Amino acid sequence: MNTKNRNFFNNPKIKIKEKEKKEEKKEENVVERIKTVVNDEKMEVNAINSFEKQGVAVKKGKAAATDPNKGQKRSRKVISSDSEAESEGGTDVGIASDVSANGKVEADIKSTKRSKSADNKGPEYEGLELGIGESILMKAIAGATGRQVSKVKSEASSSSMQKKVDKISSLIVGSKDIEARYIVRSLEGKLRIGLAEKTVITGLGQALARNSGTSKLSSEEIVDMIKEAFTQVPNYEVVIENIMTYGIENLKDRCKITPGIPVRPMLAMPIKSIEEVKERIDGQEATCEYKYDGERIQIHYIDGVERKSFSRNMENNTAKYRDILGKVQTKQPQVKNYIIDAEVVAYDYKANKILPFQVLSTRKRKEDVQKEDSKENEVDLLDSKVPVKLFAFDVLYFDGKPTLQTSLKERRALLEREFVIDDHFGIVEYKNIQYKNGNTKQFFSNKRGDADEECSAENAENIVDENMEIIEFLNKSIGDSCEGLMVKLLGSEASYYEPNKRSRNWIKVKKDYLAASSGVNGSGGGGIGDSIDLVVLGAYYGKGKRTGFYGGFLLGCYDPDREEFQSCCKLGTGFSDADLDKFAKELKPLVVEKVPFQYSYDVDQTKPDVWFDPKAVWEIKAADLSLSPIYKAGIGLVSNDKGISLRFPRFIRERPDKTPEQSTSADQIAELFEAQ
DNA sequence: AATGACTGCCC
DNA sequence: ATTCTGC
DNA sequence: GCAGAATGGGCAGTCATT
Repeated sequence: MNTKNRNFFNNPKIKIKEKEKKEEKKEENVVERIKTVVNDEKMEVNAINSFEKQGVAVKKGKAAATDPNKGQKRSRKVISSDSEAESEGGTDVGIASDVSANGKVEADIKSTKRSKSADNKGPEYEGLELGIGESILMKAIAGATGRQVSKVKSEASSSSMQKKVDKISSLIVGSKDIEARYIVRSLEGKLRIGLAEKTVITGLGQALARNSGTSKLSSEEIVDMIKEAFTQVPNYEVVIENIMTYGIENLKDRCKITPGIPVRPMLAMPIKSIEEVKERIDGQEATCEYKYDGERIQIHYIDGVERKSFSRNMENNTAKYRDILGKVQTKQPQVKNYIIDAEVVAYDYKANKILPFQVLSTRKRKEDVQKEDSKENEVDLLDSKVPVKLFAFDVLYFDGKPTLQTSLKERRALLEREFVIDDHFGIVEYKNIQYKNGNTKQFFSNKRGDADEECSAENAENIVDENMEIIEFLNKSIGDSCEGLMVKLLGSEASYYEPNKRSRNWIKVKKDYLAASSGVNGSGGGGIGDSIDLVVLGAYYGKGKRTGFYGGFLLGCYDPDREEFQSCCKLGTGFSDADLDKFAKELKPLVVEKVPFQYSYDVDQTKPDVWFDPKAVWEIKAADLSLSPIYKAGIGLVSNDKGISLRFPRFIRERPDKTPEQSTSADQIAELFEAQ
């Protein structure tokens, strides 16, 4: 952990200077490089092979040649290394030699991990993982530089772990100064050059625009076409192949939404106040849907034969949910294909209750090893493991036809009309609304007897707060174990399902986004509507654009009974650049050599790079509290051996008015947890 | 067989 | 996940 | 407003070590 950061504070603070130089050159390089890449048809090999001077390499994250899809989301590029500037401690490795066999090295690394699964099938949308993370990289770097950890074990390269380290070491050793940095970052999956997937697609489009001189289409049009194709078939190889084979003009017909291939899911934008809802949807017909606290799941039914599901990031998670996928039924049995978008939640079928996300996440992810008695196995999954329930909210494809370009109103109607609603499969709870004459007018919801009719004019006049409908529904959703609401337009083209294009056309309203003053208060219980105040116990050195600053902090609460500070969470977001700059300076005098004796924390998993005297108090906001295996806050109060931590903690502001002893107490944290 | 470090992927 | 920032 | 890059808790799975 110290290897990489030893230059902290000594670092001339360099940073994003690269970008200045990029400008024109960036586009140029992207285009040039991608041309090469396309021609080579071996992007992933190029990725590593071309860590040369002016290269833009398209690196396929952790998946290599055999899995075109997996790399998409992790696709990274490298830009001109001669504009390089930043320094980052130990990862700067300068050595020399050639880089020729890199592609093979990567393949080898992969096989050390996957040698078990004999049948290496083609490019399914399955994951192939390298299993290389920070730790392995550190070791490799250490090995390559000889700076540290010279574990000269005699039986060194016998284990698969050590093989990985060795491969990477040799990769790094066999690279030139600058190259090493990008090899490391590449394996990290982050190149940090202000240039990622979207830019690659744009570059790809521009490259093709230049190459296919015959086309009358403008560069922008071509880029748009490729973007469109890519959202529906998120796979570089397939898109490129189709362009090369059938021409850009036919791309639309060749690369279209297909059951079996995941679609980039439409995402939502967070808002900060209820008022923003009105700004977005003013006057238009809209709907509020429960936002369930589960896992996004895209369900595919393929040719009447196969069922698959994909996660939000298009990982194939069929094995994890095979049991519940089998429960999805269309009313018309002859329907052979569909794709629906849903949330899967852990569900207590006896109590008819939605269970917390933490329960869902304990579900097994891989297929049971039992082969026989598939039926019994299915029952087992539902009964003895973590039972789940589906809440559908959209349909992207049905019975041979895409439904992307129909209104949400139609898509929802299709869901309600064509799918069997039962214990295991439901439609999300919703309420349709419309702002009218300054007020929200309720149309109807899908809850029985709730209000299947429009508000009368008289009722509308009775609405004091124009956002009341939404606020009430928001509170209701939270009372029903949900995170909040999704607000979407119902009619018009603006309600089309646009995978990734106008990607944030949906609004998510979570209770904890809203300032405490907004009048949304927990009658339904749950959540920390307000924030809590914690003491800054320590800090971690920042990486990347936070090199030279603290990148994260260890926070804790005070337990007056035990007279100790108990770790509660790490904190790494919510700071402006100015904040970080300020804290780096302000907290420096508080640094102490040794851990203050009254600190309670997990030595292994939570130890900061520097410790502080307990002095600074910060206001933190979070979505939930969780029982933690590693944090100590309120330990013994709720559980004997587990403390309490925070879900999605973020910095709000300093509380110079509070002393550490006045921070939120362990008792209070336990209370908040119990109140959920 | 149990434990622990590490990784990837959910949120 | 949340948040901030340059464009 | 987008895209990118910082950063969070916590789980199962994998592999090494004991």
